[in-house]
Amino acid sequence: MIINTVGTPGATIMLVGEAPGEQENRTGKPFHPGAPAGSTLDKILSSAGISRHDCLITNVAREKPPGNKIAFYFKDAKCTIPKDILLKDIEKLKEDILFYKPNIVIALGKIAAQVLISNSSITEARGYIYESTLVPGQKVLPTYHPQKVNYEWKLFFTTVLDIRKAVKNSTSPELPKDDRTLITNISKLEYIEYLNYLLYEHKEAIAVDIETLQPGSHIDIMGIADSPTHGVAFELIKDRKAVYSENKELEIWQHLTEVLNTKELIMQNGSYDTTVLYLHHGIYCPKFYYDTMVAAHVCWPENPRSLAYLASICLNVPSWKHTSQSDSLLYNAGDTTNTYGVWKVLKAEIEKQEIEYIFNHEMNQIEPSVMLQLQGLKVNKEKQQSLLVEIEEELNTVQETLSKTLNREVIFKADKSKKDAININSPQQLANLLYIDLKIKPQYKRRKSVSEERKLTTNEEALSKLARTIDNPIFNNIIKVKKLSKLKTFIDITTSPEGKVHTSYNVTGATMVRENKGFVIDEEDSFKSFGRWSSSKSIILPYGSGNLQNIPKKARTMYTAPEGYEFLQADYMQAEAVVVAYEISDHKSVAIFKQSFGLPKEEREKKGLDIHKLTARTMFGIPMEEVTKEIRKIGKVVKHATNYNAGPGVLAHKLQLPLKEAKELLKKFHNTTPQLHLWHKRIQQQLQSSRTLTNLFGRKHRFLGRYNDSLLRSAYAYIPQSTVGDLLNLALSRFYYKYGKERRIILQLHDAIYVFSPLGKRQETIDMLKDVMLIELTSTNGIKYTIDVDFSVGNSWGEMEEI
DNA sequence: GATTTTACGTA
DNA sequence: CGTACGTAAAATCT
Repeated sequence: MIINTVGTPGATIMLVGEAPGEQENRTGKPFHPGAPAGSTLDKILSSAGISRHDCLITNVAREKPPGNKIAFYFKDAKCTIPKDILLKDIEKLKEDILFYKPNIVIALGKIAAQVLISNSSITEARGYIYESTLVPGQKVLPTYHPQKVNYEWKLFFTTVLDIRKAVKNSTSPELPKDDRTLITNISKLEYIEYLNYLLYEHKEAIAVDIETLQPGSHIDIMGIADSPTHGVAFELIKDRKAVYSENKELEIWQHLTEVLNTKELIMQNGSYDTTVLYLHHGIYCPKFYYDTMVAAHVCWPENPRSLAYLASICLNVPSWKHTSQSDSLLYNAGDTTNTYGVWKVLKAEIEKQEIEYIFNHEMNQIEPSVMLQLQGLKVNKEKQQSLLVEIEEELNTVQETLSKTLNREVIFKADKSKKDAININSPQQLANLLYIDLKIKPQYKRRKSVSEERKLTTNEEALSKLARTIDNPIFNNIIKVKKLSKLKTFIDITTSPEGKVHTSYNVTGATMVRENKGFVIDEEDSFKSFGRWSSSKSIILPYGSGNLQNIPKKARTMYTAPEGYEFLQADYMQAEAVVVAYEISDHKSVAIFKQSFGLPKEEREKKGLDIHKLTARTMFGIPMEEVTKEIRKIGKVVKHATNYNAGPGVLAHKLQLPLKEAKELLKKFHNTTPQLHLWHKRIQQQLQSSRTLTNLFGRKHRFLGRYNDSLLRSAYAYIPQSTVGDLLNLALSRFYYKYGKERRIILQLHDAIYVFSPLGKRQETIDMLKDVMLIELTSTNGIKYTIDVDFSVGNSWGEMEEI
C-alpha cells in the first residue's frame, strides 16, 4: 500500500519520517497513533505544546520495505545512496514540500536527515536549523526518530526541546538571522588594541577558549568573546609553526596574561583550558567564575554537556562544529561567542532552579582538581620493577601448569605467530576451549531482562561457578591468569620524565573530551554523573594508566611517600550506610552510629558497636555474643545488598548460597527492617510526581529514563551516593583553600582524601582534616548528624593501617 | 584503522 | 535484574 502525505493543508510544520511500518501499511496513515512510533510521536508533540493536527505528516519512503528493513531502499549499507525506486518517492517528497510550502520541515531520524540535508548523523546535526539540500531555501530541523526515542527514553527530553525550537521557527519560512560577528583575520597590532579595550573599557565578563595541538597540548588559537554576538579568534601557531617571532609572541602573551588575570571568565570545560594555561604559560585565571559545563551539569545532569549540545538547546545559531578542521579560526570564534550565549541562558536556569549553591560548590572544586592533575604522583621504580618480576614469575608457573594439563601451548596475549596456541585472555578462544573442546556445560551471562539474547561468557563469575561444581584445577588457574594479567596492566605503565603518573579528575563526572587524530574533541554520548568526581587519563600529561580511582591494592604499593612524609588517609566511615539509616529512620542503626562517633577502633569493638553485627543480630533474633564471624559476614553482605535493592541472585552469588536461602535471608531482613521498603516507596512517589530527587546538599537530579526497575534502582542509589560525593568534595575543597599551603592533597577516592603528612606531624594533619571533614548534615526529615571519619597511615598507598 | 564488545579494577 | 566510574585487549566492522 502506498502511504501519502496526510495532515492539515496550510500547516506550517511538516514531519518527515523514514518509511511506513506494519500498522501504517494497514491503515494508510503515516505514524499511525496506535503504532509504537506514532504513539511516541504524539507524546513528544504534546510535550512540545502542539499536536499532529498542527502538522503535515509524511515519510521518505511511501511503501513498507520488506521485513521493515529500510536498507532495502539503498545501494550501500550506510543508507546514503538511494535505489531508483526510492528516488521516485524522494521526488514526491520534494513535490509535496513545494506544494504545501511548510515554514519548517522536521526530519525525524537519519534517513530523513540524509535525504533532506545530506547529513545522516543525527547526534551531530540534531537541534540546528539547515537549508535543505533537496529543496533549496527550505528550512529543515533534524531530530531523533520517535522509534529511537522509544528504545532510548532519555532522548525524549532532547527531542521535545528540538520540536519546541522548530515550533518557534515555524512562524516564517526565512532562515534565522545570525547576528554574530566572528573576527578571524585580526593583525597583531589590532589584537593588542582589542586586549587593551577589554582590559580598560569592557566591563562585563569575557568568554575564553583555547584550541590546542596534540601531542603536548600547545595553544595554536586563542579565542575571546566579549558578548554572545562578538568573538575574536587569534592564531599563534599555523601549520605547526609559530606565526610570530619570539619577542612578538611574548608581547602578546603579556597582554593576554593581564586580561586573563583581571577579567571575570566564562569557559566551557575551563578545567582543561586553565590547566594548559597554567602548565605552559604560568597563567592562573583567578576570576574564572563561570563554567558552562559545570552549569549544565548542575542544571541537567542527565543530559549531554558538550558545547554543540548546549548551543543546540539554548541558542538559535547555525551549526558550526563541523568546521573544526576546515576553518579552525571561525570554529573557535563560534565556540567563544556561543559559550557566552549559553552561559547567559544557563545563568538564568541556575537562578530559576535555585541551585546557585551547588554551582559555586562545583566551581570551587575546579582549582583543587587542576592542582591534583598537574601535581601527579611519583612511582617507586624499584618497587614497580620487583612487582613486575613477581607477576611474571607467577604467570610463568601457571602457564606451564596449564600447558601441561591442556597438552597445548598456552599464551596470555594475542600473538599471530603462534597459531595453534590458545590465548587465555581471549574470551572467544577460551569459550571454544571450555565449551566445545572440553565439552563443559556452557555458562551464560546474566541478562538484564529475559528478552535479551543468551550470550556465552567466560567471565570470573562463570569460571568460579565451574570451579565450585567441577573438580578440576583448570578453572582456578584460568582465573589466576586473568587476575595477574589485569594486575599487570596497572603496574606495567609509562611514567613522565619526572617518574610520575597523572590523572584528570573530572568534577562533572563522566569524561567530556577525548583525543582523536591529534585533535581534542567533545565526547558526545557520555553524560551521566551523580555528583562524584571521575578520574581518567590526562590528555595534557598522559602518563600512567589514567584512572587513579581503580588501582588495585597490590599495585598501590608502588606509590610510596617522599622522604620525610607518610601517606595519611581520611575516610568517611560507613558513609552511605549512615545516610540511609537517617533517611529511613532506622533507630537501631542510628544509635550505633551515634554511640560509636569519635571512638577509636578498639573502643568500638569493646562496646560491640558494630553495624553488621547489629544487622545479623536483628535478622536472626540472637544475642550479641552469639554473632560469630560467619554470621556477621552475612549481616554485612545483606545490609549492603539491601541498601541498593539487590535481588536474591546477587546475594546468593556473594554469599555462595543456594538461591532459596538467599531469598529467605532477604525476607528476614525486610521483616526486621521494614523502614527500607517504606523509603523506597517514598522515592517511587517522588519520582512519579516530579521525576526529581534532591540530595542533602540540594543537588537535583531528574530521572528521565523509562520508568522501570532499572530507573528505580538508580534512584535508590542517588541520595546516599551523591550526598557522600558532595560531602567529600566540599571537605576536599575546604582543605585545599584552608590548608593547601601546608599540606599536599594526593588523591580523591569518592569517600576518602589522601594527603602527605610530614613525619612527626601526624596529629596536626589529622586535626586539619577533622576540621574540614566533620560537616553537619540534615536528613530529609530534619535530623542533624555528622558522619565520622577514620584515619590510616602508611609508607605506601598500598600498605596503610588504621590508627 | 576505527569502533564495539567483553571483562574487570575501584568506591 | 546493586549503582557509579574508566581502561585494556580482543573482536568486529569498514
